[in-house]
Amino acid sequence: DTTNALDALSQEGLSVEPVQHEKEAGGSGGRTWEMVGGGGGEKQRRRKKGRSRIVSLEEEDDETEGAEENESGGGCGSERQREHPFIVTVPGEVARGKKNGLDYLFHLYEQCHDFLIQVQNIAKERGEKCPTKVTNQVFRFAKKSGASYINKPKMRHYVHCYALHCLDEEASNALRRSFKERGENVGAWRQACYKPLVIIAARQGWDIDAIFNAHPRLSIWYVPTKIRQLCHAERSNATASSSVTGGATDHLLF
Amino acid sequence: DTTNALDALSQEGLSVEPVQHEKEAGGSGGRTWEMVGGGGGEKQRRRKKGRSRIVSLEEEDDETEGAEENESGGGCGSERQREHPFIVTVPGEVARGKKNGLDYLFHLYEQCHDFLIQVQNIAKERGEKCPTKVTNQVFRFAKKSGASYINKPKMRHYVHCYALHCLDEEASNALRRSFKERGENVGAWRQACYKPLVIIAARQGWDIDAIFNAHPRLSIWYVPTKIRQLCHAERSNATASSSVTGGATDHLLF
DNA sequence: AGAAGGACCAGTGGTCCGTA
DNA sequence: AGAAGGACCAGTGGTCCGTA
Repeated sequence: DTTNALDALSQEGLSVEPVQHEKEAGGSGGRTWEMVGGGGGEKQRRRKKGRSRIVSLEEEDDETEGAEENESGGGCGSERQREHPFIVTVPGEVARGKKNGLDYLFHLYEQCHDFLIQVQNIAKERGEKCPTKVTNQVFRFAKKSGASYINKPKMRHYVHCYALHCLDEEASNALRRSFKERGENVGAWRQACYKPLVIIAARQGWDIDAIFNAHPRLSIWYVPTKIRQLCHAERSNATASSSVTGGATDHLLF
Repeated sequence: DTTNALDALSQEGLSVEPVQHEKEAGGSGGRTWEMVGGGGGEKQRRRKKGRSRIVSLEEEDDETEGAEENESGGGCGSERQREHPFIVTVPGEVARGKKNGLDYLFHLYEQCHDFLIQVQNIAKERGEKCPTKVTNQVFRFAKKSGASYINKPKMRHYVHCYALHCLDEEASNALRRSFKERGENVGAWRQACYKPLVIIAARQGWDIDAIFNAHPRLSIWYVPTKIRQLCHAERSNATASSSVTGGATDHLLF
């Protein structure tokens, strides 16, 4: 499988941010990213969790710009960790700087699939109820397995983007190229993933649940509420239009 | 369909029981079934809910033994209503007295199926998530539709009995005849339904979920925890036995 | 401002146990 | 005692919003 190869696409290391509970501590109140490890003697910093550094399963690191602060155990140990934010990358592109690319995003969905299969195997062995979808139980298992970078809000947020990637990789790739070229941010790209999905649904009788269920990798994900609503609204719109105009003027509601 | 014909199998009317909140009110403290409508002047009776009399969809009543107390609107209106308890009946038999038979029990499962289909149709129309099982939502819908005699604990309690009825009606009928003949109560019959189900599962690779899902009427019901556990325990037992004895001494764990 | 994710909340599956 | 079902509870799907 492709697990290890794709893991190399993630920027190594979690983002490291100081936790400040006193608003006035930093003076400017803005981002204090660069203060970590060298900062002054602010009080009120607290360690919230033990540091866990588990993003990459391999140790290769050809992206050693600057001193990755969280590599050295130094500093006062008071940082809160998050994954690097996503940026729009084209297929095969590795994100530079403290960013993660979209190949890595999609790879997280594959990892969840693997965790689901493990949970299913355990359930079968024990004669317990066997989940067919990525449930809370699976997210809990992933976390317990060390994949602390996987969480439910993130995965749910981008499900429809992954759906487009699964259902029409060409269209998905084209969208990525276009949005990267125009310098759009991840949020704009994410929004733009809805429209092609709705068009796919239109072609297949508007049954987005059937479309998800028919795809082996997509079937384990709950259909996001928003894409379901868009399909429904667009179908109503299409039906109304076609009943008046004979179907010539259908226009997406976006 | 058979809805109306089968409804006639239910004993008409709900059980009517006085609600006593003061333990000492009745003197004997026992059942006060016959006191309704003619009772003395006990205080502390309270109406808990409006009376709803909706068990039968037809009005035919060829079982008019005694005066059905809850037919007349008389009395002080302080009764709490329940369905008549089930008794073991043979196929086609109508329960006598204030009892309901097993054909009626199984018919409730078919009614739930109908309610599920209605809920599904509404969900599809609205573009909402569409349940594939009899969920809380379906029970709520049934109640709202006037089927107050359908409730979750009851339906869940007898699911495995219905499963046997669906999967091997001959075996189910034979069991009913045997338990009626021996004068066993419903609880004993219910317990006895587990064993033939486990034997069916054994024949089909122990996958009780697959067995439920493969059957069109059964697939809408969650597999009861207990039958899942029995299948698992029995499979482990069978595997252990066969690995030692070559499979000649398998014996059910009941 | 754009974005990651802890944590909350309404409604679920499951069934106990107060009731008669 | 045998049995029906109101009502509770732990853990769910869903996503908001406090955080940086």
